[in-house]
Amino acid sequence: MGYFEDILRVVVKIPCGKVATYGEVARAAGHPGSARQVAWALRDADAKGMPWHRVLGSGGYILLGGTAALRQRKLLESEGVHFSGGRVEMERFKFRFPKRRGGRRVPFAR
DNA sequence: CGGATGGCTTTAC
DNA sequence: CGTAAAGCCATCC
Repeated sequence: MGYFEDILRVVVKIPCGKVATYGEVARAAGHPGSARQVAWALRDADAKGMPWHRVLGSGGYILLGGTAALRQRKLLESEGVHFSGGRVEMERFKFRFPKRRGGRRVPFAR
């Protein structure tokens, strides 16, 4: 236990009708840069019945493939998240974690 | 301990 | 807007 818990804890904190990206979740969980590992934990979440579907890729795109993507989309739509052409309107549904202030965001390095 | 993997992210062309 | 390359990082073997 440890890593998954951190990630999942953040994921379950996302309110209904809201979504977040792997990177955001990773950062909120206290593991910036480990967006990939978030996905990994998400896999576990799927088995635990956790709201993994509230996590999307950057830009609001579903990175999943096959039926998983469809499943996620359906779940999100059920929560009120609107999709436009395979993409979520992040600007409207993206969840701001309480930790961040004033929309501070620094992409990578520069 | 080292190498490979992965439901990512971002910059660059 | 699509593809390519590099970077990050925890787990698996």
